[in-house]
Amino acid sequence: MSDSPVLLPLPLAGEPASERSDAVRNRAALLSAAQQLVAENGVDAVTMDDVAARAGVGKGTVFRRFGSRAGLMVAVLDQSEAHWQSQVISGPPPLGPGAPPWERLEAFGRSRLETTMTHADLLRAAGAAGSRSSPATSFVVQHVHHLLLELGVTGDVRLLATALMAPLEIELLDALRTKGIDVERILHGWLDLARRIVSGC
Amino acid sequence: MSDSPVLLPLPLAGEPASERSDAVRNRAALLSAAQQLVAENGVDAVTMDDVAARAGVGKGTVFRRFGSRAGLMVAVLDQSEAHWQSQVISGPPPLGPGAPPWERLEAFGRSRLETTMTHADLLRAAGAAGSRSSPATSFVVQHVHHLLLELGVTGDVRLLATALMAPLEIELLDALRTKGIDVERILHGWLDLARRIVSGC
DNA sequence: GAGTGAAACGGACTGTGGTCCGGTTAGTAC
DNA sequence: GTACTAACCGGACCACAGTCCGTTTCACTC
Repeated sequence: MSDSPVLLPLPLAGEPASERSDAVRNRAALLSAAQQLVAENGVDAVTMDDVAARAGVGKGTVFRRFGSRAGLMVAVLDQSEAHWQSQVISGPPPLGPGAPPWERLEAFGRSRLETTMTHADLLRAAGAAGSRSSPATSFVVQHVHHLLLELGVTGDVRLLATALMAPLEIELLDALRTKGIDVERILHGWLDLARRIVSGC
Repeated sequence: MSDSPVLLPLPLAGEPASERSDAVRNRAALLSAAQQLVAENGVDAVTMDDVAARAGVGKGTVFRRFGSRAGLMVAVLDQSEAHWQSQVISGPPPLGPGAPPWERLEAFGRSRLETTMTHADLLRAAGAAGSRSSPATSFVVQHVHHLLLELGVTGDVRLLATALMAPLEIELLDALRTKGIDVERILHGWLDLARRIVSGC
């Protein structure tokens, strides 16, 4: 787990800053504290009291900012995945732009699988909140949607994109790995699925 | 939620009864109590203390039998789905045997989607334990695997079956419905996915 | 720079999932 | 019927997520 500095939420110039300065400061302190504790002790050992204490704020503040433990983990996760997202958006091909869409899709699936395995603990702790409303998942579906369109896929492409990424969620990967299916086989299966979706129209 | 009598775990004749009689009695009492409480107050309002009290046993017994709250919910769920499974195995076509495999697959997807929505609360409470090791999910994948083979699908059919059912998991359905996508559209999307998998080889 | 209201703060408190271990009981052997 | 043991039972106990409300701080106005 990288211990990179907290990325502040880049206040859109022109809009009224909706958050008070102490609130902004505390959010950053909490996120940083959470990152440190996760890196030091592992996700499961991090309690909300720990995070509050490390950040030097009260427990209530943690919950006001992040809503729940899962919400805090989503925030940590988004920070961790920011670099990966930038690789997809503007990194070198085939993951980044420049390669033919099918190659990009292949690279994307492989890379997403790796990223998910890397952040497995965090994703499990983020739970449903992680799959649902996190910016991370929106980004993934959005990108696959885009690639499928480039590949000429027709129909309800948004749903197809969602369905294509569903088998790479951590819960399913855990279930498959428990049954002794290794990552290589999962990747091959995913590529086959992608091929069928793309060639089906 | 039906309040049907608890289905006992049918002790395989010949094998040594691995559970003591009081343990068997308590398991049935707990399962029955859990069913009642879920039916009366909804899943979220049921606590482990409630279940223990209603069954007339100590709290420790609940955890020894079911491991965790999620484990208990899985057990309740399996009871609820027993009837549905029997419909698939030996009910009338097209869900049951007798219809051509593609029609069975269509009916299966539709029925599975309905069942998942019906038991949504229970599935969420069962959580990862519900998706992972539950007999219910094994059954689903096993059946789809069988139908895909009948349809002449080649390749890693077990993984394809898993991937095909992944978009019908409750977490994903919740996410899609939150975005305003209705069940009808989800079903159409799923049928399209199934068609692509089947016609892809 | 004093006043003011809204927002944020903090930490004691509550509810619940999960654990632990001394006491009890079912099943078996004789 | 008695003795023995392994499994089971129960409920006090603990840890931690999440809530609540009196107190403090910020930002804005005059």
